[in-house]
Amino acid sequence: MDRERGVEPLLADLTEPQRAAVLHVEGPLLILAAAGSGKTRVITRRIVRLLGVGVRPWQVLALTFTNKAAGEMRERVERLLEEHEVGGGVGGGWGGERVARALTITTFHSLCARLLRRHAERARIPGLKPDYSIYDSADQQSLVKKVITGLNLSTSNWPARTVLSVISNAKNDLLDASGFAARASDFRGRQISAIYTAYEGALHRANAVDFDDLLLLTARILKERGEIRAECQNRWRYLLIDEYQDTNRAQFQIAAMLAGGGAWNAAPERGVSNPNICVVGDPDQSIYGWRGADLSNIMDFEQAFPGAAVIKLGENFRSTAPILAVADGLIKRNKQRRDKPLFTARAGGDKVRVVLCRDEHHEASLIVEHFRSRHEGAEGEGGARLCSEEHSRGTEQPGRGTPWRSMAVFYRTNALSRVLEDAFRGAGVPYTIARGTAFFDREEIKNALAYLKVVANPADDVSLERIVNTPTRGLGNTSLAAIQVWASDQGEPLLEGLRSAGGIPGLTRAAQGAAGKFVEMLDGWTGAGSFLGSTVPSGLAELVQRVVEDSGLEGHYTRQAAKSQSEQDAERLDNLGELISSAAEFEREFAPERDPGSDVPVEVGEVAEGESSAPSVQSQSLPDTSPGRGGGDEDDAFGEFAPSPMPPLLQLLRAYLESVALVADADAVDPAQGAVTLMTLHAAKGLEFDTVAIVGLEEGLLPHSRAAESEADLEEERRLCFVGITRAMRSLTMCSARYRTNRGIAERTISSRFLEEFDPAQVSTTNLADDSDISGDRDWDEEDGEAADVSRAGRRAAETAVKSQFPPGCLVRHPQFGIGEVVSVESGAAPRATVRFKQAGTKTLILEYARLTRVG
DNA sequence: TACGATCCTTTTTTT
DNA sequence: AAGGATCGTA
Repeated sequence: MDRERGVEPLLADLTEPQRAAVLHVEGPLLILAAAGSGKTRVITRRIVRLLGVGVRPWQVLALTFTNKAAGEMRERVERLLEEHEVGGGVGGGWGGERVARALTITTFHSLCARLLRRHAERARIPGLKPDYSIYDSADQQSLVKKVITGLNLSTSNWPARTVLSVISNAKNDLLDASGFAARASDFRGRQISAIYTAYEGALHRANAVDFDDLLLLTARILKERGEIRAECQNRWRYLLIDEYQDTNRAQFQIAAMLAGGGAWNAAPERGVSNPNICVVGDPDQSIYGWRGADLSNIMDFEQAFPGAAVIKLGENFRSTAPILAVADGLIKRNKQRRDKPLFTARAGGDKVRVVLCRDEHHEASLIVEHFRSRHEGAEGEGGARLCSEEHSRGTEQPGRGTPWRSMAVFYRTNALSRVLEDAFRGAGVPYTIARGTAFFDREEIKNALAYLKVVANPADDVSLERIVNTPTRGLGNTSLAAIQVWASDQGEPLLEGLRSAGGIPGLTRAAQGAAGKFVEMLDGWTGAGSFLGSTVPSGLAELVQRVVEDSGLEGHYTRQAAKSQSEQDAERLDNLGELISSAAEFEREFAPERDPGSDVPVEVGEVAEGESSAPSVQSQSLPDTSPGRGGGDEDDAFGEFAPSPMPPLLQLLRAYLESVALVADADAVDPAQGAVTLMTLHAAKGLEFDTVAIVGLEEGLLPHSRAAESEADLEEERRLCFVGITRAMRSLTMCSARYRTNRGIAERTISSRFLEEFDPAQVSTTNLADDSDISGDRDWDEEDGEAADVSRAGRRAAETAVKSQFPPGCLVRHPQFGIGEVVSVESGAAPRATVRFKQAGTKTLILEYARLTRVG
């Protein structure tokens, strides 16, 4: 077993089930990995082991949900390769970095984006050319609004958000517009179906796709185009999917078809009998049901892939016993669950702290102080160093005190970050907010990017509309409307209308001139679409700089800053500068060979069936040699393998825009920085911190009020809480505030039912919410004490009772406002009524505290 | 046509 | 509290 010589270090420190997972090579495998069970360690080692037995790096496809997870996986594989020189010949000569780069480790969405670019033309999907734009949710929203008004519907009856979420769910379920139409039976369904159809039409005309299309269209191509499917199956022989519990139907289809097996098709003509698909997940950490994640993917994996091996990783290596016990006690309350106790061999550790505080400011300052004392080493020292690869990397300060970067605060909604931020800033404690998208969401950045999107895709009407008069250049709504009418009559994109502005009736001289100048500016950047000529920027950063300057954005914000003297406007200029830097950095690091859609290297047809092929591997080219080579597929019916030749600048620009479109919030978590991380519970998945605080354990917040309707939603909230808890290694604090300011109104809260579900023996509760400290209108909250003490069941019963007590239209008396008529009643954690008072006007009151009496 | 003031509604998580 | 929409004025 010569080639297995290198496997020893890979198995060191592993438990039996972990070893079994690392050693699995052929056939479907399901790894049920409980929180903190060393999942990442197992899958990275398994990848290295595969390479050790002769699998070529480009035959490995690993799919994650965030770029950060993908980057980390690649980095850890690389480190393992370098440390162990596993498999001798395979790692040797190439260096870990080169091998790691040849692996395809990416997100579902990035993979799909690349496959679509590559195959769009071949697959002849209507409205999809390789220079397509990816619309973010703001783009989607403005497009769907336009569509709704275009159908003579009102956006108040058909809110864009709601409609889009229905469409999104449909797409995640692989229902395109016609599929949806076939199912729509009631009025609402038919209307939405009409909007869906029109929205799709608008996307096609703009040569654009939304996030869900990336998956839907890829699934469609793989299903309908056998030759494309075969090509992918030939290239990627070993498929690995992380966080499998969060995959939706579309992702399942894609995975099954890439693997070449599974129940994706009754008669898979190219089906592989024993597909090498390895999925890793934990049903208890499924927190994306609301965006289509389908738990049955993981629950029924063995049915979908008969003969699948199942390995359970149950032992927790991350958290202390009390933290684990609290997590276990909580998750046990879920009924839709296969019981699977969490356990650790380790004993000891501090109790979990539950703190009841007065309000969000109190809460924030308590956390800051707690973190500070841990940072200074005053508490929590002396515990055994926990075994975790991420944190044993040697960067930990020796001796005492938890570094800032090992601490984090989690919250249910982004809105809660503000107060925390102020508190950390005020106390001089370094912090970062994990919002990867924040930068690209700024107005000035979105404007600059919209110019770039129009450069990349001249049919992108949504982006063009955004910037055609930003900054103002004399093309107001009236002129634009005329051009738009012309364009849609001609079936041309808006930009064509601008080009032909001279011939459009009803346009003023000034508007025609402005349109002409705009088109001229754009053509200057693109060489009129040729990307050739002296006016065309030579690189991406230069293009971005030209856009920022020539478009007038820079001048516009400079003037604004000078005029208003405000900090904010000066910041906008800085941000535009930062955008140019980000483009420069992207340009420097851009590696077309990393494109998962790029060429398959030579010798596509053969795998190392257990036979060591190390010597020949070295002579093969990695996919980074030349992007256009045809490899062994001469007889490919479609001839040229690479997409039609594209100007390098355009290629770079597209890749840049794509990377910008696909950033996730979690991507912004950078533990290298010495700062406390603030993030949502959703973004926290997959991470771990020594010290964790979770804020807002209140009814309506966690569990969130929007999840109050169904038991399934409630269980997902519980899993979300579970995910937060299990991130903590040694110290966990959970806070519940008695009052919280919601949208400008301070409201009495009810502490979360989850607090009552923790194992009391493992928790130490501190009540700092001294009611007597709270002055305020006693008329309004006199009953607080009683209300807070009502048992959960009683509380919920009271809620429904109080709601039916005040049907709309009834007359009520309020101690302060007098007689009024109930307009509407809202349910939720804090039921409230809108009441039109005879004297005091219309008010919205929280029923629980308003002391309304019914008088008729 | 552009900008500002005012009124109104909003109410989660994210690739 | 904050963003969006609408309306009125320069």
